[in-house]
Amino acid sequence: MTTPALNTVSDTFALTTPLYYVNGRPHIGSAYTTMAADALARFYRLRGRSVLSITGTDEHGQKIERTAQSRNIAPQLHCDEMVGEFNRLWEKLNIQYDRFSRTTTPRHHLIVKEFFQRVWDKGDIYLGEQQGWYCVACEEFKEERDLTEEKCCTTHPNQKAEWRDESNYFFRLSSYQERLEELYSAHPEMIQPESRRNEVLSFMKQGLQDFSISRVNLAWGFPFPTDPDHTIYVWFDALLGYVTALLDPDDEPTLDNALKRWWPIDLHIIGKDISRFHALYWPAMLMSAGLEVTQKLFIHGFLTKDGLKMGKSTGNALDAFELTDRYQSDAVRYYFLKEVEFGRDGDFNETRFVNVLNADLANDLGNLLNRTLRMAHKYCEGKVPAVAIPDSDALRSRGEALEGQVVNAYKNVAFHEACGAVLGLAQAGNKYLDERAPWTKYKEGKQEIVEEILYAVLESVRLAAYWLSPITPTLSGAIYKQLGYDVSFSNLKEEAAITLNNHGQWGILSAGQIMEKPQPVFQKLELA
RNA sequence: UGCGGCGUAGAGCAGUUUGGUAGCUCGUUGGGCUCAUAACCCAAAGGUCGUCGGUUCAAAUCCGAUCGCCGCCA
Repeated sequence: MTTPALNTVSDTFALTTPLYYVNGRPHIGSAYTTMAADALARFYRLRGRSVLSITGTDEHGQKIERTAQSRNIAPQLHCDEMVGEFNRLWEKLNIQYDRFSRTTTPRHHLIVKEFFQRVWDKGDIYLGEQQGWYCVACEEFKEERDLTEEKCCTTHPNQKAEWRDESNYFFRLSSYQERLEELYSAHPEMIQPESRRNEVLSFMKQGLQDFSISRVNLAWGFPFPTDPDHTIYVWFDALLGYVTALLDPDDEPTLDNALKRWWPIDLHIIGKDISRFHALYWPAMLMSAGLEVTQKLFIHGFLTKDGLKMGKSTGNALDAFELTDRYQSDAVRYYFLKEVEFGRDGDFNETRFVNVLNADLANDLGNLLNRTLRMAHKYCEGKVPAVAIPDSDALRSRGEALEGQVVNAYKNVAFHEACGAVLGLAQAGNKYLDERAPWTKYKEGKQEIVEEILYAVLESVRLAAYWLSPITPTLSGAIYKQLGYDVSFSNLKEEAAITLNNHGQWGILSAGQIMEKPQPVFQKLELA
């Protein structure tokens, strides 16, 4: 999706998920981040922004080399297979990305070389000694005191750390201590939420040390440009995948081309496990190369299942593929984005999952449309009534207030708030029907009042569907279809989104529009 | 050891900055309505706000101590 570069900087919005490490198949955590990014991308498209939604994979490093080895296949083949799995899941989840950035591509290699050269010329890379315990799973050196008696790091208690004594090239992170401190004290809002920001700041306060950006005895990586015995450390290469992603498909892979339109990136969405790399290493690397840093970093929490940490070893991992097959993408997207405050840890519980989906989407919203639409067919021949709703109407005021609330929520990456506001309108609609009882008014022959009531509720449902569409595109499309529109929120491209830009306002549903026969837009879920 | 967070009805959370009858969603129970996907609307039950002590006319909210859980410390 490329468009002419006519927009000013503020018209574009580039956001990223992490480039996922392809050690294994995608898990629910990766899905969580990607659903959030997709919802946000869809929101900004609705607002008329040019959006570049970036995801991808991080494919180098010892861990992948060994995983491929154990599977008896070439690393590249292993990566290709995993990429297929990621794509398959994103499709299932109705995720529309604009760029899928892979770190093993030749164009990425060229970007890395050019970037490396800038940092090298700046004098920020030097050869040093490093020895200590190395956890291959983390791809990091560990302090002795952080290891268990069996020499395992706490994150990977089943994998022994290895003693390494090697020469590595280091990046002078320490030189950037002051500039990073200045950056975050001038712009504290760059790291969200606050609790994570404080962790980053207190880590920084202890003093930043240089980190190694090369590895020896590792074939699966880009060769170190100035020393063929080394390969580039996987993180140095992976972060640059964000830059490579900005290239248009037919661009020469140069830094200038990559940076021409979308830089600086507006938002990185990441999990709390990689905040240090994104909040400290990455901006320092960018400063070294003379580039602007990313505008905002949003760090979300981890998911548990029934209150327990998920893990392969514990065997309680939630399979994102299965879950989506069973309940469909909208349900999965809605549950995680509505029921978990983004930034905090959250829990998956299947009973709660079913309860929430049924209560919110099937009953409050879906059934509201159903009952109103049925009346519209009984009382108004299935056409949108031609009436004007007075300013003073309570439901109308509520519908009009929604835009402000929801926009604010999405801008703050507070999906649960956006959902809450939308649901509030649906609940108000139900109550409004109950209080005004159009079925009674109809029997009394008060046709005009009936039409007013129905219009107000139908328009509220439309607004709710519209504002929920970043999260539940399929459902929103189904609602719009029943209301007589020919719009797909699922495959919303920039051009189509623009025609919908004003749909956040009250009064868009036009008189006389022929609506479909009511049919449940969201089937009730049952516990499997 | 250090820094930070959390502990409020069966579950998930808000309220703690600026003390003053304990609130929201889901679930449960009862009633209402009949347009609806047994749905929606109303109401009720359910909490000595981790524990102990202090300040105060009054504390979930302030102070001290204590227990438990979690995060960060390359």
